[in-house]
Amino acid sequence: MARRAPRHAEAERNDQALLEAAKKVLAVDGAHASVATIAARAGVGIASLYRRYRSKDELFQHLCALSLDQWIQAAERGLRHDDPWEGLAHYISACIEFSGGSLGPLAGTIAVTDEMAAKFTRSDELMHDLVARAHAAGALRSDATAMDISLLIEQVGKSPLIEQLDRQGRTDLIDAAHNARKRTIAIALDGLRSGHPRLPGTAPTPALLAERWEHSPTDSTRSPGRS
Amino acid sequence: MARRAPRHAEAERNDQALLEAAKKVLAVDGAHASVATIAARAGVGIASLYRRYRSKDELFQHLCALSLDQWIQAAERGLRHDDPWEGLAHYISACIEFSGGSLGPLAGTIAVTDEMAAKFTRSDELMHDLVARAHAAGALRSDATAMDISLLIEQVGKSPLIEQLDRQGRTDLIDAAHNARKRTIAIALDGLRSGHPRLPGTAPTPALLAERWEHSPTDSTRSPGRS
DNA sequence: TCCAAACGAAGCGAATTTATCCGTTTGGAG
DNA sequence: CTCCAAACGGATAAATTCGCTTCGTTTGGA
Repeated sequence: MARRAPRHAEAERNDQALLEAAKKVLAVDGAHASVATIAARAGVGIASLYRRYRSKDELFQHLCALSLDQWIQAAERGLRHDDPWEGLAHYISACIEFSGGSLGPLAGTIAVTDEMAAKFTRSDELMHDLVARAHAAGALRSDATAMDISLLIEQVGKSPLIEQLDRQGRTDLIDAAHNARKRTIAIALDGLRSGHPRLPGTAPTPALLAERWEHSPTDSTRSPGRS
Repeated sequence: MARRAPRHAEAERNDQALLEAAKKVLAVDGAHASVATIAARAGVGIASLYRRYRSKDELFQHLCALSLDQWIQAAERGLRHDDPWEGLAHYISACIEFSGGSLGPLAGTIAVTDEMAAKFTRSDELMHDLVARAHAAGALRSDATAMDISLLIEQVGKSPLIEQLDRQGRTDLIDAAHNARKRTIAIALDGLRSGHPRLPGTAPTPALLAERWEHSPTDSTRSPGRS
């Protein structure tokens, strides 16, 4: 292209930095994270954010789509494992560690785009396969459903301790906190294996996770390319 | 008492309502819960809040002290159990369910009063006894420390799903969400029993939980009675 | 050398937040 | 029944924070 990209490379780098910063700030500040904080953390001006996304919501929607891609990838990788249990265990660990509880706080605050809905469906299907395989192999306790596991992932993904240390900038303790959470994950995984007494209550219905994203379903299906 | 309490009963009721509302709103809105929201939820005017607490922080400090009392009570009740494991399990369940993750978000945002520090120490001691007893009985896996359990309680106490449903007023789904969390707790408890492979990494140090409350240690040791 | 594309940050109006002030209600003593 | 201090609730002041726009400056390839 002839005269079309004087500082294109910098723009690309900034876009990447923005997404990473948004994820981090969202995890730390929750749903009320401000665009100023995000831009500052990315080391760019606020205008650079609004040049790529028409609004704060659109940035968050794009971020959700990217995170859903990661979930899908993790599930696919899990399914490629020979050992059904190892595949599921790695999927759970991966989801907890990379999502960092970023998307939970967003639920109900942004509209669900068609793109997000499609990816959510796909992710859900893959995960059900993963769970079914572990059930069939007898590795996963038979009374634990995919919903139980989804909730567990979300529950452990959002770590109050790590978020607070992040907020206070205690970088010296963050490694220790991550190590501690790895142990919590290991405990939960051990609890998911076969050979335990029956779980209490009834299995949670899928509606619990599906309905929480319900919002005002506006259109918004724009891809976040440049203007 | 002669002429000293025209509407004393109502004041007492309001005080109770305020504390309950503050706990709920804190769990739902996080550390940036506003006094207006709290007063509205309690069904009282803002002035009634400031008549009993000189500031928002003082209300939160009082709330922390009360929650610590609950933790202490739960530990004492656990220690009275004949079965060491049952005692520990009930303690964990109770802490998760009544605290509702209210205090986590406060960590680092309010000053620690002497009263809070003393109760924290007491609670810590009791919990160590509880864990030591379960270890001695061989019911609790030997590589799980009191710190692991404290972190697990905090981790599961703060439930993103329940908080969001609360925020959206989906009272129809809240029961289902609580049932689902009970199952998560059961999974974690199963993972804490003896007979599992060794936990990864090294045991987390007590500093992780202690230092997070560090703040500007002002004085503030006033009891929240009337003016 | 040139200039469009991309940049950072000050600034704007709207919306919140903490805390105070003040007119009104209330319930028991006399 | 009368009275009045204690307790009430909500309007409001003052300061902050928010999402977003506007604008003057920098940059790098043709």
